[in-house]
Amino acid sequence: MGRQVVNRKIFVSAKEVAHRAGVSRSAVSRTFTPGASVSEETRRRVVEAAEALGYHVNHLARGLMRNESGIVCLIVSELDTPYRASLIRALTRQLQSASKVAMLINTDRSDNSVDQALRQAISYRADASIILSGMPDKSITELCVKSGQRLVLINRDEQRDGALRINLHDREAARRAFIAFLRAGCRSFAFANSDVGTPSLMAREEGFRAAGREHGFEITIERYGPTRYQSGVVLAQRLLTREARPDAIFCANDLLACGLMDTARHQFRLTVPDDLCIIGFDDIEQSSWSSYNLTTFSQPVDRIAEEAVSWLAQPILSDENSCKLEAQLVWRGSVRGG
Amino acid sequence: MGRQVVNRKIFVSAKEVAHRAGVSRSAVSRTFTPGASVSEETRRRVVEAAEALGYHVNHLARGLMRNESGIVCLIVSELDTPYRASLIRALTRQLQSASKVAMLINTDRSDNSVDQALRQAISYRADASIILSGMPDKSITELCVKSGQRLVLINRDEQRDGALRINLHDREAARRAFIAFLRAGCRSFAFANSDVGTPSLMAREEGFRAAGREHGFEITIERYGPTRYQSGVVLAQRLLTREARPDAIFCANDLLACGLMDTARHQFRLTVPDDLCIIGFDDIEQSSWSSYNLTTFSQPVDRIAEEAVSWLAQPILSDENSCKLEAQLVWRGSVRGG
DNA sequence: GGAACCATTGCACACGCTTGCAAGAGCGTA
DNA sequence: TACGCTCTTGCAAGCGTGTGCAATGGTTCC
Repeated sequence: MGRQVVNRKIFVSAKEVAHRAGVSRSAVSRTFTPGASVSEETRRRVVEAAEALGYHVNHLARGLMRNESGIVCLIVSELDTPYRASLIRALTRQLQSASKVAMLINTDRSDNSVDQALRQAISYRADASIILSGMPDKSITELCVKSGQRLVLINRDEQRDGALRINLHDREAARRAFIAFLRAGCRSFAFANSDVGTPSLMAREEGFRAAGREHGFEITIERYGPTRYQSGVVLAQRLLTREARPDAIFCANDLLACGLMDTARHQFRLTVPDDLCIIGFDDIEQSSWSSYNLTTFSQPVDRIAEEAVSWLAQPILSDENSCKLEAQLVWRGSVRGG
Repeated sequence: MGRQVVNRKIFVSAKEVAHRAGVSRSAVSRTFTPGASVSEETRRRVVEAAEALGYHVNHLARGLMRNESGIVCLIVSELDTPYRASLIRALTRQLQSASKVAMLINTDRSDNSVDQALRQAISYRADASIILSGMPDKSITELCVKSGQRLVLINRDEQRDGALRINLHDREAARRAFIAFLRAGCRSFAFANSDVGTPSLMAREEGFRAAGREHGFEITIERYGPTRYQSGVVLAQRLLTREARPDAIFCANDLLACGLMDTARHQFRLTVPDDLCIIGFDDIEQSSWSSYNLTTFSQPVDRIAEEAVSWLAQPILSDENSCKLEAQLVWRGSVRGG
């Protein structure tokens, strides 16, 4: 009947375990500290007592002492996007293998929320932060680095002292996309981009345009909205109603490509790849679905996660903090003559 | 040239802020504790010093003192699945609005890893854990509850004392799916399920079969693999090669439905909805893409997240810890005569 | 002017843990 | 027996906070 305030948590502490096992608190602590000096007999008794009481080392207190929380913050917006989600999955896996734990911070809200997220990371004394979306203010990243917190930037191309930058060879990939179109016999090229202007997206655009120029072709460029399916729909409507309709479209992103392809087929009655060749980027799961069967570049998410986590794990910072990975071309059916 | 060990973190503490502001450490603490008694003048000086030094309250230490870490664990496997990803997105949003932070634990690995995840949650003295995948052992959930940690089970139908269970009216939804098929003129019904046997999936199967029985129809049931696209492909191959080919298939899941629909169209040359009506479940983003245009039931992810977080936030546990929400039927083009 | 009250502030303890240090135990050797 | 060595163990300090308690100073009221 009583209003019971449950706020009161009552976890069992090392003291209680020590009491039950008939040893000192230090012995308990050492039992759960790899490499510490404890006799086999003591360890046995401590483990038994801990088991019986349901004891778990308090990582908050341990982090306070060791000055190492084991927490790594993942800072991301729109995390339900297929590519983002699979990257998060790979990262959490790798982090857990390295005995770290991921703290997920959603920056969907406002623009400065990446800064807020980093402050959060500092408050929890995270060992590191991995930024998948947006770009924080320079002052705050400097504070992170100065405080000894590691920083990883994935597909953010900006320079930040002391941070690890992981990027893809976007320009080279774009060049290969162009060559693929050319070999397929295409003669009118377009690039479908979002208007968010992320460096990696712009690099793809630039690389594609440059490759076109080298071969004497002018590339039609259209930009609209966020990098989502619905933007692809709009981009298709803009590109496919032009007087000189492109027969090859490189999309900044698979989501754009899906929206564009659906619209090309269902609204404009075009056949892919006969009337129109399409290449995307990311190799999200949907690209392999038979409705799309999209030729695209795969992001090596496992490699990215591996690079990030192994950099975090090493005790010594190397001088070179930039890592460029290759995006592999996945041949499917949206380009003629794969 | 020196091997510089960077392990050493050097965050600024309240003591330093106090020194710079010329006040006691308590004053600093009170400045950052809502509702504490500090004069306007002191607060101003403290805030200024904190700003200058880049001070952030140590949430580890605060959590230790307050016995409330602010951490909520999300325990999930296969988080790159569209439905899971959008649920996680909604949850992180809501948690952040409630000044909590999400710790993401990936349980892809082994079977007992949900138990491991909960131990992790206990170690970090999480205020609560939200379980989206799998089911932990009873002993460990009891330990959580006994320790005063909140527990939320989403779409896990098992009873656990002290935990909040959030579920959908799966059986009722399945019944409505059957009625929709019946009204569309279908006469041969099938249910396409995965073989993982999650209670909510089984409830859909059971509800669909029961509705069929009531109307004098026997339902064909096929189960295969995980709840993913590729399983839908296999299920289509099994169901559509039967002598009595179904003209209505209710899929346990949108991913299954997408795989099944693609296969029905591209491999069996069937037209949806003329030859075959399909209904899915979850309303993932892809279902609204024009290639699928799938009639399905929407999971109210925002409502789910809201329910979960508001239950965590309230200081007093109510007696009734079960919450059933309705899945809304989203009419699209995969059933005749919507 | 004195009493009563209030807001503010500093002191010191507590939270649960790790770890340096010194002491104790056990043992082999001279 | 005395000595030196190794392994184990307890003590106590300290990590960065929050907060009860008492002291201080200022204001109001009689």
